[in-house]
Amino acid sequence: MKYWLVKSEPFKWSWQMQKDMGDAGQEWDGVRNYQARNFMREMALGDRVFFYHSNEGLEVVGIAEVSATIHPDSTTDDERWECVDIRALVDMPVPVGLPDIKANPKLAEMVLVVNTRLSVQPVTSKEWMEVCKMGGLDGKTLKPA
DNA sequence: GCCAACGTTGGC
DNA sequence: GCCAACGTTGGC
Repeated sequence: MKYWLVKSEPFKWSWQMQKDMGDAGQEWDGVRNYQARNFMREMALGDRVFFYHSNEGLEVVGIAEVSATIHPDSTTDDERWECVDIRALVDMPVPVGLPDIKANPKLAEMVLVVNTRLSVQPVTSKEWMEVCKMGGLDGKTLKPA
């Protein structure tokens, strides 16, 4: 299983809206960046995804999983743009803020820190476990730790 | 609201 | 194929 992080501006698409979609999940559409799209092409069913609020909040607020692999983005006719579906799994008991992530030496190499403008990005398993721990979750079981 | 970083576009 | 101009993202 691989780990990822996706960003969304909460006033456009929030974690609450994502949760409201339930198990049906939701297309992660609107990505118009090749690097981000290429990462989505690598995603497999059941891969875990941090849901991060950008611009406002600046924190990891929950965990989702990939519920459909790569397919055309329904919001455009341009066949270059594809996306996956994700569905909400659990809230972060304690949202993990960007300042906390930056302050943690173990997370100094996170793409979130190193390449601020990439909206879909890989997360290493070590980073995954660490961020979950900071948020009060066991990174494997996703149960409160 | 500003601005740095970075990706894309288009002229040559 | 280079690079200047421009647009967008996202932290502050």
